[in-house]
Amino acid sequence: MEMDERKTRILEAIIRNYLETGEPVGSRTISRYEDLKLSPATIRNEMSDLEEMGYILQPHTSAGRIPSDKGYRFYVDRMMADREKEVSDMQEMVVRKADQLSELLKQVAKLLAANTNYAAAISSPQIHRNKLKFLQLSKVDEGSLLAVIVVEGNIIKNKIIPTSSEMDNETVLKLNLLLNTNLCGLSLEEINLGLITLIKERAGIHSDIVASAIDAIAEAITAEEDLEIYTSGANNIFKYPELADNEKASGIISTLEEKNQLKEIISESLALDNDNGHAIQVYIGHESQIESMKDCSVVTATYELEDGMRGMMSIIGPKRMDYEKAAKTLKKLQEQLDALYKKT
Amino acid sequence: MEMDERKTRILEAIIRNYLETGEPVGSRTISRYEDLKLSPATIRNEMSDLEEMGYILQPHTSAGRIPSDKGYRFYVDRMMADREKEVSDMQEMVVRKADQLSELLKQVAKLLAANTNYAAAISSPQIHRNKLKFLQLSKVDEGSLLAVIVVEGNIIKNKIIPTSSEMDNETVLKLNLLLNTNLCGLSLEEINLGLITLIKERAGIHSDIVASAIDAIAEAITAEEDLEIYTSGANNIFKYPELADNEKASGIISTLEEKNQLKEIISESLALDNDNGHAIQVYIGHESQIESMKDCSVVTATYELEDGMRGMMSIIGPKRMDYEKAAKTLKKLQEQLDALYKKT
DNA sequence: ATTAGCACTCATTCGAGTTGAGTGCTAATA
DNA sequence: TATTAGCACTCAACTCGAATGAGTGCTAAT
Repeated sequence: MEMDERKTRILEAIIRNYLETGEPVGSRTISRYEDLKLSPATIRNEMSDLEEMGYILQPHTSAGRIPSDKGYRFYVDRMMADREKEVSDMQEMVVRKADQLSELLKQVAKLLAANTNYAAAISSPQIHRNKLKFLQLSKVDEGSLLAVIVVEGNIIKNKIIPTSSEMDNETVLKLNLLLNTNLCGLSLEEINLGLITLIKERAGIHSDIVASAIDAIAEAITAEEDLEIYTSGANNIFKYPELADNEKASGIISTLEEKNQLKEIISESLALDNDNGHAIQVYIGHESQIESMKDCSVVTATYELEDGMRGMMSIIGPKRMDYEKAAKTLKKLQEQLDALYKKT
Repeated sequence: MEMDERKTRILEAIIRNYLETGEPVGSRTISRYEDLKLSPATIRNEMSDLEEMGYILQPHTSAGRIPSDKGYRFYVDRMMADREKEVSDMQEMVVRKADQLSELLKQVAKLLAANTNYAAAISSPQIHRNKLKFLQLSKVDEGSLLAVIVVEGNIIKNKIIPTSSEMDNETVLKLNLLLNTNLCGLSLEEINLGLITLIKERAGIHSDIVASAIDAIAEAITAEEDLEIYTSGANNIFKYPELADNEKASGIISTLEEKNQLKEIISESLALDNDNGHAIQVYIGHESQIESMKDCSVVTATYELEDGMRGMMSIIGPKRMDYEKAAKTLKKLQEQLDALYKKT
């Protein structure tokens, strides 16, 4: 069967209506739409077709129809393609620049949630191109050295390195010089085994410290593990009856709280984003691959702070969420974050 | 009216029973307890008294009785005073030492929640006595210095300080020496205005950098703002029907997610803890002063990592939670955390 | 002081009946 | 041939009353 103009309009009417009410919508309701002058019976025939094609479904006989995931997908794709939505009529959201990045992110999450009435999550930015910029070992007390590592983008990492033997200041100075001259400006790929062994040789009896320091550097540059995720507005899901029953709510809440699963979808979405600019992604139901999210939709967008520091923010709501508003809100904050750091 | 031995036993029986079942308990149920050989009628008379005294209440006529907050308080106080509970028969919980403190805390929160089936929260440790241990300025690039500050307990803070004029290495070295010799080993109180002006004088044209550095130190030592809270097992509250209805659940979830209110109770509890060793605190219903927690109880305990680093962990469950288990679980983890850092 | 007995209360459960929104099919219509 | 009116049918949701049973308070007997 083919999708024609009229079917499209009917499907869109069904979805629109369902987005508003959350109730299955019947043929009579649609026939009342002024612009398509059709009797309920005709609508019913079309609906029957649409159901067969998989765009809508009936919760049970003698109920109206609700959109299927495929139906939502159709709707969202059309809406997104429609035009580059202008983000003018939005309520003003002001992001204050905070001195702690984590504070800024928490603030953004809160704004997202408060403006949409859905749940929101935001990830800390991931560094993209990262080279070691600066390294410093300092003696903190008798048994330990402090390694401070600065990578491109002024990301700072600290690591305490225990020392077996007592060290004098001069040795520390020498090690600093050795490490800095050999490693500064290099990326992870460029610090290879040959280079490491060379440095260790030169360090003599202190090769173990060099090893620890290099470990710390590797950790700082990859920075895999410190993908932090901040959430807000989890309680908003209770506003949508179709998500508010205990089992579903429990699943969603725990997904938001134990962030591991979120990390996956975020990593994936970040990767995807490389291809197509800063587009907004929509995951409907099962598309997010997270079991507990099968009744939710997730709208995601990347943001970019300074060059190469890219993170993800997302809005999590029921499938019948206002996709347009979600997308607009994300875009708005994307712009704000952009402006915040680019201007300086 | 007076509380006598028999009333006490009946009250305890009522509460015990209610803790198990979550259902109002009637006179017949209690009369079946072997150890107090009384007919339902007698029990009823006593219950009537207990109700008048405010220890129990009836959800409605012709229902059994449930404990009031006062009743719970009575029970908890007796239980706590009973004896120093041994923590032997607990399931083993192993806390791995993690190199990131935040990882450790998340782990502990998870353990608390998983072992009790309640929600759990843990705060990052607050530094108690804190002196500056070590300070280091380093040139990161042309326009900025990196200040690394280590305070007692090896807490490390970083701060980028922008410099107006270009600086050579020697000046940085001098400033380092100046700051370290004058400030190391001092606490917040000891760094007074006199000292600061003295240092600024000696720094000459670089007094602005000294000012920034001292600001950073103050921030690091007080460290008020970075009281982080990690939660786990929020979804557990859905296991208790009396908390699982939308409104209540929503309130609790949002309290756990937006951590502000938790911070208050934690600060308070930390302060209280100064007086009476490492006792376990119980807040029943309204006692926690948090509106959304009025149907919950919160059991809290402090933990101590290294000297002076004290934080709070708490278990949040329904009023009819297994207080004994909660207390034991907290104690167990208290010991584990102790052992983890004291031993080294 | 305790208990047995009894009348009373009231939330909960169950099933039957009703309602109403919605469907699919068929035959009439444009 | 596409659309529509008409009609029988389905089924979730609601209402209502009866039955159930756990629990109470009171009174009189032990």
